[in-house]
Amino acid sequence: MKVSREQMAENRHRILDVASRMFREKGFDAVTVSEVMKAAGLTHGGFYGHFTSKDDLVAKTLTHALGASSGEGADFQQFVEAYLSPRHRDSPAGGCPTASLAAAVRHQTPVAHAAMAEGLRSQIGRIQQALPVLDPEDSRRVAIGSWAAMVGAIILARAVDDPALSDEILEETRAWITAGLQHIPSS
Amino acid sequence: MKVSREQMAENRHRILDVASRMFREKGFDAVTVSEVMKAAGLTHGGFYGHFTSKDDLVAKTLTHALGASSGEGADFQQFVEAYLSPRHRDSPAGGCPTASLAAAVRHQTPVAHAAMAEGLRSQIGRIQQALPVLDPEDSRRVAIGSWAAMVGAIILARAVDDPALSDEILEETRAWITAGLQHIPSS
DNA sequence: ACATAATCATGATGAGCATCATATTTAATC
DNA sequence: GATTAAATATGATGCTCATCATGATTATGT
Repeated sequence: MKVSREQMAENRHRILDVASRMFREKGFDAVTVSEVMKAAGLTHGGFYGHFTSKDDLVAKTLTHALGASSGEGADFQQFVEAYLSPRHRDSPAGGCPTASLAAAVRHQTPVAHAAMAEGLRSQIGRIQQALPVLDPEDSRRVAIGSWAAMVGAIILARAVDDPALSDEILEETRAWITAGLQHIPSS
Repeated sequence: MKVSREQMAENRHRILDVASRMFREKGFDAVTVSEVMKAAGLTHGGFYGHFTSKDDLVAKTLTHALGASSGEGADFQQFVEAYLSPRHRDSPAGGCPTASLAAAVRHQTPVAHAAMAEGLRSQIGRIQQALPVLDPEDSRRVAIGSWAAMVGAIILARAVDDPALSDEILEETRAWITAGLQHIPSS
């Protein structure tokens, strides 16, 4: 079954989309190539027409997922609030790929590490844009520190079985970030 | 080959020790039961005399590793400095189990989640003790926020292939945490 | 329309791994 | 010291999965 050029591009795009969701939900290892292809409406055989290996899929998916930026243009405070919400914590499949996948990238190929670095640079830049801070030195520190805290908080909140503790991590981290902002010279 | 009661306890302890190191280094999935047993100086067969399954080992290892607390009694600033150092980033096998494993706990059993929750509670308490902050409400916020930032920073720093960016994440997060401390009523 | 070649489906293949079965050794107990 | 039962070793077993081989279908370019 040969399909049209654009149909193939569509298929490839759908594979990356479902892989992104599935990887975020279950992790790289727990998702099989067959599962991804089936979720994309195809069979496993065609996979190696699109990617050279599962590692290749992982790297391409990272670039794909980290490229679709979230929090673009939004107000920083609102971004933090949405990010550190129970809703986001409970929706890994549709949520931030960094929170779901960054830790696992450590065990992936060099190409995946490069994709992560590029995604991280973009994200830091986006946060800087959203910040009401003028001095670029200040804004970079705030952006990196806040981003590390946000990612860490979601990871911790998702790792525990105690809902009260999990909620508390989100709330306190949010308060902590907000408090830190109060003492920066802003625009 | 039956061994003495204490020899067996020693073996079990060694299994947990090496499993802790290996899991931190390579992740839960990439470490096999056989590898763990071999590293402990045993063969794979005896494994199920100590643990009921690999999942059981994972949960017991988490309790084991998170119980061996780090940063006990130290000054907070020094703790942050050591935690967010290139040395720690580059030593996952001997480093903080939370930074290495927390994200992966999400895909583990409920027992593992419970172990993570308990470990997290202890760690928050330890940081609170180390903080030069009197008001317990303030200290809890700072402890949780700082801990999320520290864990997140190490995870991000380990996920990228750009050494400059990786170093920068550590430094800026350290500066951000330190800056936040300046504006809290302290002892 | 025809020839070509690419896309995807079906069906191996082979390795890796958790777990189990059984045998061996020997500590514990009396 | 004889017996019992526990701890470990050796050696299956069976499943999952990434990857490959082959074939059917049909877009694409002439």
